[in-house]
Amino acid sequence: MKLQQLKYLIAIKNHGLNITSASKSVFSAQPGISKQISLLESELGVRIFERKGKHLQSITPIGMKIIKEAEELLRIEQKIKTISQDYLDPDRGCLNIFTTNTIAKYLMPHAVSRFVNKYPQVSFHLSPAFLNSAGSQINKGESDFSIVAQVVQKEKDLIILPAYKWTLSLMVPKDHPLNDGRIITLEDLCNFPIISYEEGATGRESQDAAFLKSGLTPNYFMTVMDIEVIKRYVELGLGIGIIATIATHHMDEKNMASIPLDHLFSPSDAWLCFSKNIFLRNYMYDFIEDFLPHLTKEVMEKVSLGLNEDEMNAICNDFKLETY
Amino acid sequence: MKLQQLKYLIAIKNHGLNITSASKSVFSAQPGISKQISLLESELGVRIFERKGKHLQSITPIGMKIIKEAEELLRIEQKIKTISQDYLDPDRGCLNIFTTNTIAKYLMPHAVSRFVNKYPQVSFHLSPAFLNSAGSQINKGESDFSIVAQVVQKEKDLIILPAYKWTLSLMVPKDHPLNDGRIITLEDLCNFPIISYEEGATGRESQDAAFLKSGLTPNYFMTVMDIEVIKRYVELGLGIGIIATIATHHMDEKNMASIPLDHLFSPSDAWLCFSKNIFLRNYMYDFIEDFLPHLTKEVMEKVSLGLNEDEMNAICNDFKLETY
DNA sequence: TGGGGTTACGCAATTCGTAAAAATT
DNA sequence: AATTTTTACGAATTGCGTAACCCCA
Repeated sequence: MKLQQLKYLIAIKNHGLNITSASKSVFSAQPGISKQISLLESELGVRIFERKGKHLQSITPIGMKIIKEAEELLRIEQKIKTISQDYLDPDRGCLNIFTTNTIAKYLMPHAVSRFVNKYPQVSFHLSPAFLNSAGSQINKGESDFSIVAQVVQKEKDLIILPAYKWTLSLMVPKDHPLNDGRIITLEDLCNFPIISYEEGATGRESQDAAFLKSGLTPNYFMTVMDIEVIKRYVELGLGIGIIATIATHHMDEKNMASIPLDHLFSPSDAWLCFSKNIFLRNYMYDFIEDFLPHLTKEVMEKVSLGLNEDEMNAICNDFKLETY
Repeated sequence: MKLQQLKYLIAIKNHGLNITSASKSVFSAQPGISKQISLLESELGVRIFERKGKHLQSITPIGMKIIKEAEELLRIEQKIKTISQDYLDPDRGCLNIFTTNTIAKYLMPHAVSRFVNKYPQVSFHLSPAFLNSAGSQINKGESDFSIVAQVVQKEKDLIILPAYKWTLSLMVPKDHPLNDGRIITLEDLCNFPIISYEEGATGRESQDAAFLKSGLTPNYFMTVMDIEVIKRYVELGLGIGIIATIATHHMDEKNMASIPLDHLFSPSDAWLCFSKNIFLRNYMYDFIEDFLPHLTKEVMEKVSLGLNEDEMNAICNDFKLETY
């Protein structure tokens, strides 16, 4: 068994069992990959792929298990390399953060600018985190950590910590009937088509909880994750927007009004997620601590050791979370 | 980075930084090992070993971290191989159990004989578990699992489950003053030099707890782990023995008497330990379930997923433990 | 001086690339 | 017919063994 063979294996899996496309991703010739996979299969004595003629058709059950372990193994290889690089030059490297649009746009800019000034040698990458993908992106090693406002599936070795709380506001055109100075009620909201986040976003959870409790049925006629899109459609008079308050502070549209809805919806959660299996570099801790002061390096290292639920809750209860 | 290089690295570490002796353990020539380590060090860019002249003198701090990860990585490689072998022939392989003398001698024989009859293709190895070594032996991959009557350090990914309870008995020569039919008290025991288990054995814990509570100070003039040794010295009149009741059932010495001490000492614990990181084969589950019926495959797989303390306690409280 | 480590060098085995053939859609 | 995998074969690289050299107790 060779590390290369395992890398080829993962590449094939990640390219839909297409060896040719996998070979390009690892900058190697296709027949070599094919051969190495055959060699690996014959060394282990098991078929990893189900073949239909010469094409790979599916992964065998045993192949699934092997691939799962291989991914873990390669993650550790990466960890060894990162440990070494960090020792050589703690301030040089990459930072890959997956996060949602709103966070990247309204909350993160200051921390990012401080970071790039402090660590000019670190190349900074910010990528969109799609719904339900945060965990897998981290576990695939695409992302060092994620800060998201969505429901995160628990996964093995994935650590999820509270990042901050955020509130919702109503966004309507200035001349909208709801913008008459009244105290907005849930009933008011139900009288208009609503444009807001998709299910799976924590901001949507708060809304659903409040409506469910009231027995009212709101009309979510349109759900999208991108705030700009929501704004645009609200502007066009297609509905009323329920969006993050933080996003309303930066509105330059003169003909739009925003009204806080704190009295209707409880604050939503945002989470920081990272994997136990990667080596967090000092500059990563530094960024996190700058952006989320309660998540100190000390706290992060402590939770990385693998605490049980009670210990975890005890730590989380001590956090003083910012509310935006 | 090559898997071979990491194997060499671990071999050197496990042979006291002696490359020559490490090279023999991996059936390869010494210069090759030397070269590969140099290559690995220069690829990673860090010194793993501190050199004094040409001799390896110690492992650098960064080397420690790398070795720790390398061990994990190789454990996963082994897991992949085991998964494949198990698929090829579920009833062929090895079973390595580390356990204590008393368990191997008095409790395990029936389960072992059933096992070797049922699985003639599995080679069976029983090795002594020394005090405090159970966890590390498992984590080094020397042992598939351990059943011990000693205090087991919690370690990362080490799972510890209750195996059974066992009681203590007094062992004295037939003509000993304590063998006069009386109900033995703690005071009685303190009037004679005691020969029993070393600290760290769970059987010793029960004794220490009882004596501490009573305020009495017993005289452990001799502590050993081997029951045969204890018996011999008791026979010679050097002291009174406090040993596992199960060991007194098989005494063939005609001039020795044993008296249960259940009323003085609470039952001691025995534990089953195994690692989350190895693949437990079906015949292993089978052996464990035969020997310890409450530890079914289902239970073992459940706890392998990584439960928190509460869930673990809930499961353990449901066990009906045998008392020997 | 001897146990152990590194350097030098050459053989053997692997890996990988190109080209051609085979098979699937 | 086009795409994709396997087979075949040759070139470059790598891993490992022997022998010689070096260094510290």
